[in-house]
Amino acid sequence: MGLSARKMEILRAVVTDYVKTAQPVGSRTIARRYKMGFSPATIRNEMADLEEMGYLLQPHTSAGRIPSQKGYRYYVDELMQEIQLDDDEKKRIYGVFSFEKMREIENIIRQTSQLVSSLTNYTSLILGPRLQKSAFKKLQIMPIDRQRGLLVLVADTGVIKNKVINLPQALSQGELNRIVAHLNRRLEGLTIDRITSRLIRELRRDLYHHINFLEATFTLLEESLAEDESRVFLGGTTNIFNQPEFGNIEKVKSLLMLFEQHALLANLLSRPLAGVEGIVIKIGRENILEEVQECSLVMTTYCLGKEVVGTIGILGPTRMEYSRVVAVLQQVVGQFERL
Amino acid sequence: MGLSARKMEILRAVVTDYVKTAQPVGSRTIARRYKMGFSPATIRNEMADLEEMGYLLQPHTSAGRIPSQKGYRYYVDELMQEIQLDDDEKKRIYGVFSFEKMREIENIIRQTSQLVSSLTNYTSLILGPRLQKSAFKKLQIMPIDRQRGLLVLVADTGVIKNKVINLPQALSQGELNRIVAHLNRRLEGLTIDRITSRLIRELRRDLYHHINFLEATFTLLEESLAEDESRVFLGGTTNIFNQPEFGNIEKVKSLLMLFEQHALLANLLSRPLAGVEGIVIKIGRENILEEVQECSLVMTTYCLGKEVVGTIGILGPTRMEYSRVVAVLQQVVGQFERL
DNA sequence: AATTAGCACTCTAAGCTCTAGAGTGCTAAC
DNA sequence: GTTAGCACTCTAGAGCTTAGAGTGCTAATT
Repeated sequence: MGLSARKMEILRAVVTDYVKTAQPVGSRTIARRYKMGFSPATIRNEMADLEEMGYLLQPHTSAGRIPSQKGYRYYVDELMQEIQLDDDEKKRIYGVFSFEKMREIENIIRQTSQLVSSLTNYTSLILGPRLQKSAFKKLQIMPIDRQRGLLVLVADTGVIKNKVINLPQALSQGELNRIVAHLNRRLEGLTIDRITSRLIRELRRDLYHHINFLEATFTLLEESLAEDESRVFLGGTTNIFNQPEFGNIEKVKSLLMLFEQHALLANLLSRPLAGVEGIVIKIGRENILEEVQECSLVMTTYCLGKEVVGTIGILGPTRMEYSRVVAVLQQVVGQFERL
Repeated sequence: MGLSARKMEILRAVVTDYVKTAQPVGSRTIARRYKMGFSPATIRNEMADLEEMGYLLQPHTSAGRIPSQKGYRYYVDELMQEIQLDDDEKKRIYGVFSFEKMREIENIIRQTSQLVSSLTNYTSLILGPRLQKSAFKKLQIMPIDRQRGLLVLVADTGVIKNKVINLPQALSQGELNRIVAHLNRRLEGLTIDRITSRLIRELRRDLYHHINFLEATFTLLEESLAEDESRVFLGGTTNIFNQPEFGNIEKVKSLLMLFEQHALLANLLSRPLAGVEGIVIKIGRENILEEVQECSLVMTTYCLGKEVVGTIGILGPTRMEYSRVVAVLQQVVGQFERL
């Protein structure tokens, strides 16, 4: 798959220019704007080759070229140059993460997704920590009134879940404490996904006369397992309106409707990252979902503690400022993980 | 402002037809479709009158008529007929609210907003209970680990707020309990908006050696006061895409961007309802915000307990199925308040 | 052999013109 | 007061035309 140095130059120029202008790039433009010392005719020949090899496309005979999906892929893999964010941008990132108030993981994620989308002008997708892989830390029940209590589940990743549950009237505070203590003893240190099956068998036996009341606890744990949807955080969803390729209302519609289907998004974000480290870029049809086949997704996992727990992704048109997006993502994840 | 019975009939027919078809309505159409026993010519004369009086508009000379804002207003005030939802729809409403699991107010609201938007095909806006007007019920602090605790605030409207706070290491469980007990004693029964000023003066004196730790508590209370944004719940935001008047991308964009500005929405929903009972309809420019001046908003307040605490609204194009929307809103609020 | 100038050719976007069709307003008859 | 009839108006859409951008090929140049 060796391209000549000149072809690389030209491919890079096409990508660069098309990303900037969203207009097909002609040979004259390249010769003029990227002063590579060849005449437009030479560049035309090269571009014809590149097209034949599948790296470029021509919307119609008398238009310039645009990168094909394969072209973007080659650009991303081989040609893209690392760029530095400028100081203002870095400061903005540091600023967000140095805020003292950031104690709640959900808040942090929300802020991060705002930050990422506003730095890139694309849409940010963040998958929060997976409760399933977090270790159980503590469970408590706080009485609210006669009939109800607040069940709080704390995981070692800092995730806190609550749920209002019904308490049987007959239950005394002492009994409640004993039950909670027992649960805590039995569950300590387990990861959440290893809990349910054990709970249901063993704990039921231990606490069989409180089963009714415990159902809600099981429910919370089970919900935590099926909670893929509630892990998805979006930022800058309206940024697509800034992209000329989404001038068409149908496309905007299908994307925005997708944004409401968190289960699908969770899948989109977690699938391609299984077992991979570092930044992953999925271009156009490389993505699973039909709705984003004109989009690219730049994403990476992040860790809290030692475990991989979630994903941060940036979704934009295939005509995306890949190098910039990668730089932003690296910086942000770096800071994020330091918390 | 007396319109002749015939003019009323015709105005009603124009509104009805335009709401259904989104096309300007001609005299022939009315004569045929609404068999009112007059020839098109007669209807034309009447329509010319109605136009002169400001109830109808003509997009251009050779098009039919469409209702003006004044026309809609008259329709809503005088002509609109009450309709019944069909049994399936009623069942759906009952179904949602009869669910046993609905213990958390936030959940209930979320479900309601889904329900309303899917029943109407418009966008639902719900303003959750105002914590400010709720009475304080209980405050508790649950230790999470050495440095952190979960502060839980329960209000009588069922609203529960939590916040992770830092606990001073030195603080013993006993001390913590005493502080919490003291706070509960002092705050009992007060509405939230009457707390802050008192707290800051009196409690600081009582508990002056724990001030550092209490700051976070004050912060939560203060945030509760400024929480207008977090009270807004939206459903069916992508429904605008179904409305032909939003075929224009700019309009969709400005509306969707508005949907992200919860503070503005909170204002939009609470302003017009101050001191009013029952259903309020704001048509087009009657609304405060520029972005919704081609929309109508049908809304009403709801109570939990005796107090008015929030608002449910339905936002659609001015060409809206007012009677249907009103029926849905009545049913839903009725069920909602029974909880 | 590689590069380039030149030129005919292709295709699109945008502006024009034209026309069918819908709907009106007016007049005169009922 | 109502209606039939008719000339008139306006739009949406189809078809045509053209300027401009960009190409691919050929032949000349380095």
